[in-house]
Amino acid sequence: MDIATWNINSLTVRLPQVLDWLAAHPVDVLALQELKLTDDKFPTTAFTEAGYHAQWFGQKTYNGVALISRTPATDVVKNIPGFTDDMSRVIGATIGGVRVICAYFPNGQEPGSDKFAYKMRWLDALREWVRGELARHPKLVLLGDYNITFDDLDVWDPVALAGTIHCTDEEREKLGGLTGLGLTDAFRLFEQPEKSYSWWDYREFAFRRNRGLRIDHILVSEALKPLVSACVIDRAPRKNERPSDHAPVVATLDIPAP
DNA sequence: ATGCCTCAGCTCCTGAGA
Repeated sequence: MDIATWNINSLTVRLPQVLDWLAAHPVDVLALQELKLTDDKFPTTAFTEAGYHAQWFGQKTYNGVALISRTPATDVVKNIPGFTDDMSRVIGATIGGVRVICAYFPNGQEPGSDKFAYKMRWLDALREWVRGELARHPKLVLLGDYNITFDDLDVWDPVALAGTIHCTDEEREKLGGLTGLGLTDAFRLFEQPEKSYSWWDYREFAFRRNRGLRIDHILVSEALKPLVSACVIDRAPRKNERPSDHAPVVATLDIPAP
C-alpha cells in the first residue's frame, strides 16, 4: 500500500497537477490539505474518472482536507470529535484495514499570538483523540501538513529560524506528545538526502536555493512501523509551472493494496 | 524592509499562509 500526503494550496488551481501526479504515481491513498473550496465545488467526477474514490471536508477560502483512495473509505470522521472548530482541518477514515487520519495543522503565525494559542489547544485535542483512535485501530497513519519541524535537520537555517514559528520548543513538545503515543516519523526510518524539505517559500527563489522546511509528515503506529519499506519526498511537482509551495511525501507499507 | 510570492474574495486591495 502506497500512501501519500500533499498540501496543494487550492485544489481549484492544482487539480490538473494532482491528476497528473496520480497518473504517474498511482498511490492507494492520497491525503490532501488546503483545498480552499466549499464542499459543493469539490471535483468528484475528475477523481472518479481517474479511478479513485474521494471523501472531502471543505471550507470557503481557507483550509479544507480530503482523502483520495483506490477503494472506498469507511467510518469517515470530520474534524476532532468534541473539539469545537470552525475550520475544516481533519478528515479520518478506514481504508484497506488502515485507519488514515489526514490533518492540516494550524499555522500558528507567531509564538505568543492568539493563533499560536489555538495551535497549542488544537494539538492537545488531536493528541487525546488520536490516543483513542489508536486503541480502536492499531494500524493507524497520521499524515498531513503538520506545520512543525521535528528538529534542526528539518530546517534550512536552524540558527536564523531558532524559536520562530514551526521551530519552537512548544510546538516540538506537542509533536513529541504524538510520537509519545507510539507514532513514528516514517521519513526518518530511512537514510535520506541531506537538506530534505517538503515546503519552500514562494519568495526569493527559495526552492531553487533549497531554503525550506520539512513540515509535512507521515507518522505510523507501532503495528505499522515494521511494515514501512520506504518514505520519500517527491520534489518534482515543486518544479511545475504554478506549483504548490509544498511537495508530496509518499510512504510504502508492505501490506497488500486493498 | 512586517516585504519578497501566491491564492481567494465583498478583487485593482486585503488577509493569510509558513
